[in-house]
Amino acid sequence: MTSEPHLVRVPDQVSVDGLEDKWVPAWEKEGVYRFDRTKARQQVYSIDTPPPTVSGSLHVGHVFSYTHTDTVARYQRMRGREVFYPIGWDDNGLPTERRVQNYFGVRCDPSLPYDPSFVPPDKPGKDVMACSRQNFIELCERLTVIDEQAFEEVCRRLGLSIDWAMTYQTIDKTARAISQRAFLHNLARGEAYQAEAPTLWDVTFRTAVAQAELEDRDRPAAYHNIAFNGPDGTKISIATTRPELLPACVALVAHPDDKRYQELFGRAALSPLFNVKVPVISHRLADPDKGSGIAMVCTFGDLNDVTWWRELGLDTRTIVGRDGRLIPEPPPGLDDDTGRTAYADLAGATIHAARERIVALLRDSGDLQGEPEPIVHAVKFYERGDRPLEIVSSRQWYIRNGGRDDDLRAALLDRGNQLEWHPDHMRVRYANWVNGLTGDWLISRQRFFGVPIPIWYPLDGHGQALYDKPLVPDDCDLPVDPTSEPPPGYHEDQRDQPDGFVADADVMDTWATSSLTPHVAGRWSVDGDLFERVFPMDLRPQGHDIIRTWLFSTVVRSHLEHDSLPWQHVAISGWILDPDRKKMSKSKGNVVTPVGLLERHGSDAVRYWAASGRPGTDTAFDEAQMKVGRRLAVKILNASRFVLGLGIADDVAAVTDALDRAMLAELAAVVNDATSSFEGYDYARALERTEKFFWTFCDDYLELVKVRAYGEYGEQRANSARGALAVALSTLLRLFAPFMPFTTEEVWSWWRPGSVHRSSWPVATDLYAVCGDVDPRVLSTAASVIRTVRKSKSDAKLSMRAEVERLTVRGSRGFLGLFEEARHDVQAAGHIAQIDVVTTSEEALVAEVSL
RNA sequence: GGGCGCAUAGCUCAGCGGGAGAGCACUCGCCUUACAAGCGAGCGGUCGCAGGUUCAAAUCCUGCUGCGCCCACCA
Repeated sequence: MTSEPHLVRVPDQVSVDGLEDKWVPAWEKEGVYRFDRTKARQQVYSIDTPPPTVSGSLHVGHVFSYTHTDTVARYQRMRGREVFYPIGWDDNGLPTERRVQNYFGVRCDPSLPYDPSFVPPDKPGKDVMACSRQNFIELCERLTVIDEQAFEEVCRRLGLSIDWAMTYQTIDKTARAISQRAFLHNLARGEAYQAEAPTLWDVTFRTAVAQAELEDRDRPAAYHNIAFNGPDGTKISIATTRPELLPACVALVAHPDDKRYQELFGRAALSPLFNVKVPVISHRLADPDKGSGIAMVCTFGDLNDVTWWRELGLDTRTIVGRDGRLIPEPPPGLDDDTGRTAYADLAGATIHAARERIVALLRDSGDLQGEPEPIVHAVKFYERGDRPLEIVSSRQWYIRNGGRDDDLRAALLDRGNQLEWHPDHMRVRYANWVNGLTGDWLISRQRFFGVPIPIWYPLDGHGQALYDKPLVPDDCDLPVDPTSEPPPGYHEDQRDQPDGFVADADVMDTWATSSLTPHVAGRWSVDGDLFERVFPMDLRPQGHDIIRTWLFSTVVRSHLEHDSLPWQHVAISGWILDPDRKKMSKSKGNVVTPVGLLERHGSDAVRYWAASGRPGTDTAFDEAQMKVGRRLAVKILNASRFVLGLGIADDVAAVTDALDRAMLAELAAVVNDATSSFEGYDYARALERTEKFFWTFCDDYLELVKVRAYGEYGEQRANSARGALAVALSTLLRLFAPFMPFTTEEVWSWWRPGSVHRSSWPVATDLYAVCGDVDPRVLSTAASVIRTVRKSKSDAKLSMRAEVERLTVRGSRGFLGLFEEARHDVQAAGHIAQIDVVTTSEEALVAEVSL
């Protein structure tokens, strides 16, 4: 292994400051991270990078997890894989919708036609201007381009080895076309369908939401005991936290084995205030221990009500409107005059107001038994909402995801098992979620901004929509906006006319597009040649909080479209925790901006902190750790300057000293360890091993060989050290390169051509070829002796340069043999006048120092 | 209620069948021709608790406690 001679240029002074400004543009100019699309699939390593939400700024969590991915990308690139590492911006969905509204003072009205000359208000003011969906999307693209540039700056400065020629936006034209095309494929295969059904509904956003977007929050509530009138004149006490739903009551249920209610099953009760006759029915889901053991079923108070309503075939008595208020007219079945009068008092009220009024009415009529008993219970919320979800019946689009189909569920569970999870235990979260699905994936949203559902419906002669005969666009017309374009075979003037057509006004859930990131990034159906070279991908990096959404939905789409996994590996990142061990909040994260950190500590230092967080493990935000990283970077620069300043011996055949060969043997073990760690996606372990070796290398080996490398014992022995140092430095720089791309590139540029990031990952066999068969304990033995010498000087409060009169080393023949190999180096490094060696029978080595 | 993870020095963490470790912090030294934003040395721990397996347990098993997260519970 003889290298070409190189001109070595080592600066007099070194610094980690300014390396980002030097290398970011240089990498761009040289195209170091450009993807070479002539490579075949087996040569490619492709990454399904999470597209960050473009809303405000990146936070520390991004820096953390994107660094993890980048170390893997850099490792794979050095291993010779052509790395496909694009990034996209997630600017599709509610966060952007709200930002565009506030920033420009506009709102989206899909019923408006596109106005190419639309200009938003000068200043967002009280007069909110309405605009078409296409105009809204254009404003979004205008606003997000600013943020996206800022994001790109941060990512570049952080040293992410992304190919910046391949960015995409989840709202851009290609992404919309791909999203609609995939949906139409689902529709054609029967995987997408529409259904009229009770749906979880957010009254603030006025949209349906999916199971995956729910979260439970504890809310104060109260049990109200309400007296229903039994068939024989007795009172039936019902406990409820939602007394305002009394007019929506359609039945009472109790458990079939509950002795208290046997006589009532099959008979009817009369609700108080409204005098509606409701059946008393038995059902296994009724819990005898809850409340009075008998529940009122309302349409709809919770998901249990939906189950009872469906399984028992109950009436529908909707009273909550989509705005969260009680609807103006009493529901069917509420025919009694007193009841209608009572209802009139509630019509139009919010849930909260209706509750107060109905409690007052019940109190007046004597049908409230006792006082409400306060409790705290979990209530379902939309994760972005701040009012409890209601359940309304509506027509929605669904994609099959196994929630209502055991075969599909089993197939998707199997997909989860085929995936290689890092760390492995994360796979159970996937299985838990899939096993707990209660319905198909609801993808339609009653919002304006997003990818439109590419569907129209014909209208009959009476203007009624024929929902079971949806009209689809021609594939070549995608993306379409059905609210501003007519379906094939129709003219725009037939819109909303009898015998004409009507658009499906809904948009798709943001996850319906995000579930296609491998397709969007790989330009599926647009650039089939590229897609074949990158799909299925190798890696999906992401957080554990979105396993049930992004990860699962991507698996679903890939399973349905390609009958395959979307990627082979998934690497789960942990969260950043505050010093007080809580998940770092956005507000706090924004105080500590990534740019500030990168400027203060240097990118490599911040990356060092990030890469110290093990895969899937929540990690404390710790600037002290960044200081350690900075120190390491400075040390790499200084040690490299020293080694290169000694003069490089590129003739590795000169490496003859046992101490030098022992050091390389230990380094070979580190290379093996780092490599297998990276193969298992444990970048943190690879870093830790490399770093540990490096400090020993500096503190012990460099100190031991310094004098010899200067040439004090002749050129031949100096060249042994210089050759070993050159090999070690080259190896160490490459081991560090995935973690500290700036520092290692800087040093590499002093003495090697090209970029370290396109050099090859070190292999142990190259090192073994140089060091041959040697006992690696030569180095550790010498190091332990020199440590004893240092301790003596330190205890005597002397300089490390102080002379040692005599060093006596006692030990077994074997240990002394190891020591003898490095005797002269120890003597020089310790400034030792005389070394005596005494053979003993003990299997140990003891050094005595006489100062 | 079900599941997953974590618990090792003051702090952040590594180790996961045979010696209890690193960095930070702290203490004491050292201008040593790569580095004083450095270097050397030191102090510091019943490895959460209780059992068990083993010649040997921080490490494997069982139970418990505490913390975090996921899911369920919503009358």
